[in-house]
Amino acid sequence: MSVSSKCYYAMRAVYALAEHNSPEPLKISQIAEREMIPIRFLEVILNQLKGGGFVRSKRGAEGGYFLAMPAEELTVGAVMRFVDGPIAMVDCVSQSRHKECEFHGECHFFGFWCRVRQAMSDVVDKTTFADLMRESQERKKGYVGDWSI
Amino acid sequence: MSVSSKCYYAMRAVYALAEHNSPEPLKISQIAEREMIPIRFLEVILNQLKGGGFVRSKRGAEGGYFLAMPAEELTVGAVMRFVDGPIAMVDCVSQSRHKECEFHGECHFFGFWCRVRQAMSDVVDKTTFADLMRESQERKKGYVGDWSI
DNA sequence: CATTTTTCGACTATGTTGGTCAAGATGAGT
DNA sequence: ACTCATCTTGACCAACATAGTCGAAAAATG
Repeated sequence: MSVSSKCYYAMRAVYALAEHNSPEPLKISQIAEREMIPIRFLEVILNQLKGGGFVRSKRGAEGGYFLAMPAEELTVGAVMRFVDGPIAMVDCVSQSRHKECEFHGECHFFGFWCRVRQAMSDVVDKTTFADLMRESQERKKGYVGDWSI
Repeated sequence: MSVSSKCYYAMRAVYALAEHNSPEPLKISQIAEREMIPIRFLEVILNQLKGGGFVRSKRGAEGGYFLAMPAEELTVGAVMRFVDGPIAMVDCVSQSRHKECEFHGECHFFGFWCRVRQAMSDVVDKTTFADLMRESQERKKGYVGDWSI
């Protein structure tokens, strides 16, 4: 059930770009250092994210990466889905890769899988990178969010 | 993010045993046929489930498997965790395999991961196999559960 | 004893993960 | 025009996980 390293690296890279938020691009090497990501692997990942339209790049000296859209409009779920594939645990309840299983309509677990999918989607598709940044700010100020039980 | 075939097979096998609910055991071959599971693979899976205390077995002619506990007391999450490991997407928020990450207390994603974990746990750890059976009954009678949107 | 059924460990083929590496293209400054 | 920093691209690789299969043994029933 776990998220791949690659996906978590991608999320952290996007977070770093969201936090940077400046007209000058952020270099791969800087992202790698800040977020503790193997630099050679990060090259691959950022290139993939670029292909997905999540980030833009500038080549050459003084080049680097920017976020391709405002952090308020980019959900964590979008990045996760792009890198790791569907969020759903089984294809029959996935929106992005829907495929009926062999128990057409007779499946004992269909309702269960739907509820799991909905619960996950309710979190990942409603959390933007701007939300994460705000959370981090509040945590620094000593505020404890409502997720803590 | 998906569940392994093995895990889904295990869940279906347990469901079949829960549904059988009789003093006579259910044979591997019968479970395999009903739930469309490769029989040789199912042998391995049931043996593993037995090791986890989920099912009991009787050997020899007229042997087979029973559920080791009432279906009302067995949650789907327990089986999933046993077969596929922690439900949580990252170890730092997993109860069963907790391990701090390298960003001790400075992690931008900690709150996020917690919310995801809680959302998933709220479904899988609160759904028992008895619940699934009841759902299936109601679906047969044309009743549409509250999971359907 | 013969048959049915579980039990157990070894085996294997294929795919995924988590990277690394080398060479090239591009752009900014001198 | 040259140089240097930086992104770009595709190939490559080792280790591990997945999804099973197989054969032989042990136990219970009749």
